[in-house]
Amino acid sequence: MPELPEVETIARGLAHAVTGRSIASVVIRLPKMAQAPPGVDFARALPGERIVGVGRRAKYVLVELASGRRLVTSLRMTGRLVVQRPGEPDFPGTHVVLHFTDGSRLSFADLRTFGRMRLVEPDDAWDKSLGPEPLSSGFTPEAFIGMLSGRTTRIKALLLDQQRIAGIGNIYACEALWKAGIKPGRPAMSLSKPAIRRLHHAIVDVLTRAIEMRGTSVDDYVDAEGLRGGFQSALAVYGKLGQPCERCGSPIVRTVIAQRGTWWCRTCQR
DNA sequence: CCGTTGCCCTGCCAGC
DNA sequence: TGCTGGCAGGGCAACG
Repeated sequence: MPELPEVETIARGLAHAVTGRSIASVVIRLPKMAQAPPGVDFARALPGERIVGVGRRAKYVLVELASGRRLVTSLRMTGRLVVQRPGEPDFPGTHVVLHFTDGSRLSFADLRTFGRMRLVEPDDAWDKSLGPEPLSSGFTPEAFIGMLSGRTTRIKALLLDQQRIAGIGNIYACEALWKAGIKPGRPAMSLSKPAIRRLHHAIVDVLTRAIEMRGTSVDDYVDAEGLRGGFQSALAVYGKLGQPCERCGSPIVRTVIAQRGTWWCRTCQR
């Protein structure tokens, strides 16, 4: 499911593929997929716009337009952004299509229709409720210690809270907690400072390595070029129920925290 | 403000 | 073989 490393990989691929193209027309087949702020007509606002770059914030793909506006896309679980050549048949489950002046197009497809695309004005603080990027200089061990202090919520739930840290999803929360040797159900405020520092390091390490390997493909995730990620071979706990922990040999267990499946080692995560 | 729960969706798969 | 129920999960609304 696209988390920070997958969205980063998708955005890099798209940047290569669509930067410089101009939008000729927009087709919206499922209106709820193309949300816009009130008063903005999504399909009518885009023709004439030129794409000047593609970036990422948290788990959102940002298509930057020459006017300063941007298309903010949340892929949720099954959303895909696919660049298609002229005449190529529609990708299955396509709900929004940006047609470019050169005949190619960018299709927003989503089997489960959870994804959303929004057109955002230059001055719109659309990401004001998102926490810091975990790979930015603002995410320091000290900042992380402050984030956890006094918080009774379980540490894994906090890692998934986008208002605290933006971009971590279920896979990398499980992996970072395993690497740091921390039990996912512990109240955030119960972690010692050395443990928080270990977790901080683990988050940065896991995300960085996952980006290097172009993300994790557990089910059907593929990047903008249709390629699978490589980090699934480096997973230590996610989805590995009953398999021996590679650190201590105990079987990996699965519990539920914050309505999410949680894989961890009862022996070496404390 | 804080923390938790439920809902949106469809494909897949275990179990009967 | 065919059905059913549970699971997958990001983001948002609602609630106490």
